Amino acid sequence: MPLTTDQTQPVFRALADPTRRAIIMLLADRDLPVGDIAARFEMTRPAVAKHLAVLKSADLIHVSQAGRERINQLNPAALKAATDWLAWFDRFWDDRLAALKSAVEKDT
Amino acid sequence: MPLTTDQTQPVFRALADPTRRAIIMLLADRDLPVGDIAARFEMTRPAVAKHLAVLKSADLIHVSQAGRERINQLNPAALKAATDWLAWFDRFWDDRLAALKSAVEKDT
DNA sequence: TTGACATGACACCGAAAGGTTTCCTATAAG
DNA sequence: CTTATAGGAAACCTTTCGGTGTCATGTCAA
Repeated sequence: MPLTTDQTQPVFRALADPTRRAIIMLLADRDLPVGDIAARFEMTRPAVAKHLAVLKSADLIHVSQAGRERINQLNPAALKAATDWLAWFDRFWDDRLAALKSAVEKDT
Repeated sequence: MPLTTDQTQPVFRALADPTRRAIIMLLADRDLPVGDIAARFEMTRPAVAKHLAVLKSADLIHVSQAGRERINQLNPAALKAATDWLAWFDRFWDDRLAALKSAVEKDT
């Protein structure tokens, strides 16, 4: 059974939206304020701000105030909750492959 | 940049719901018909059937008819789309850790 | 053939999600 | 000081989501 920490739900929920995954990719490259992020998407700043709020509530980004700007920084460590959950199935996937392989070998 | 295949969106969307993740765990143990799955959750069969439809549209399960039953089988390979996307950030996460480590060492 | 059982398929609902517009506040810059 | 800029916050709208109840259909068992 995959480990399901408290973090699992908010992280998977955050990852479900393509815009949010795109924002994560952007922030992997460099820290950015809300305005700069919004400029790269075909949607308004408040819409992007909402996505950032979701990411923040999953602890996927950290925000720091710098003058009148608020810099958003990716926290890749928070992705671990999702990675760990999925990792359990990697093993299962391997098992299936092994089973298939042995079945095939037995058949030959 | 993480690889984003056609499969990425449906898979992450499917994983966003806790009930669907629970169903995935169940099916990892053994193949089951809709009714048996529904019996393990506090919701009606049609609700579970909808979740299965979402999982199926992400190719996370395969369905086979057996008499009047429809057996749902997990297809763990479909999780690869999500795993691959996340894998890119594992690298990034390591980089950050290394940077932090060297910063700390420099400081001492 | 007659029920009982397993599902699919709808229609319908309330809540949450994703967006937009509008307005307000705080900091930077002339 | 005054104005432009960055961003928070609230009100509102439409669509999707997660669920329910109901009904029709195909299959298994007496």
